[in-house]
Amino acid sequence: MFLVIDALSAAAEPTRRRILQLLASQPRTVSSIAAEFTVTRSAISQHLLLLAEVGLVTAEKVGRERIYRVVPDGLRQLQAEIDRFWTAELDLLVADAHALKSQRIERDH
Amino acid sequence: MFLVIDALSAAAEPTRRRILQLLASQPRTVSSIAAEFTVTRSAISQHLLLLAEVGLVTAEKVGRERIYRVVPDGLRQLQAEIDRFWTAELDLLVADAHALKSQRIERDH
DNA sequence: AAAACACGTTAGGCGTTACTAACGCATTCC
DNA sequence: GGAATGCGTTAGTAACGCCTAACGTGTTTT
Repeated sequence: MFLVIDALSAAAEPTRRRILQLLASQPRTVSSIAAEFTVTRSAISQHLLLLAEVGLVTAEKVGRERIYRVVPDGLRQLQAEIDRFWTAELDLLVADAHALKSQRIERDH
Repeated sequence: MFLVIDALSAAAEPTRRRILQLLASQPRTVSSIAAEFTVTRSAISQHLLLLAEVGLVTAEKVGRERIYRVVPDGLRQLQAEIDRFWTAELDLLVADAHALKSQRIERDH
């Protein structure tokens, strides 16, 4: 059904980002999550299935509901991927941007 | 040509991630970047155009070449988006994962 | 017990994406 | 100057992603 992709690509999608944030504060059912969005339950369900595929969430079947929760270990892997991407060089460039901004502010005063 | 998307979605794509990392260490031409990948110049060019669209890189025309470089301010925005996504709750869950891991290690010794 | 209802998933469609092939244009070489 | 080469972009295409509609299944209600 899904092509397995990496955690970062999976988590980057705007809707899935919000889903992860919601689930971070507390486990939820599909419908409960869908209530926070304009798209259908179905769409949310599929996002959750994808997130499960890459190990960022798991579902616990309770009656006819599925309680989805984030998997801490999956999050760790996601964080690791982000860290691997965000190299020291990128960090330096951001620092430069900050410096330039400060300079601009000082000049404008 | 491109639908404008957010910096995080743009940067998350695996090829574009690597492109950004390459450009972080030094500005480069399209061909120079393409040499590091298996896909064609054309594909790389399009990734660069997309990255430019969301303000993560810019091109400087020099002769028949385009020298692409990262835009520090764009990177700052990307970092801000990542930070906005990575809420305190997610951080806590990761910390839990670490704690569990330590426990497991101790138990296994 | 079965009808109505509610939950999550699967099937199918449409727009987008990521790619190669073909192109236009600038530069170099003869 | 013109042919050949090399650069980046545009044109076109197959595959993918995200969505709604239809479905299967479990649960409540009467």
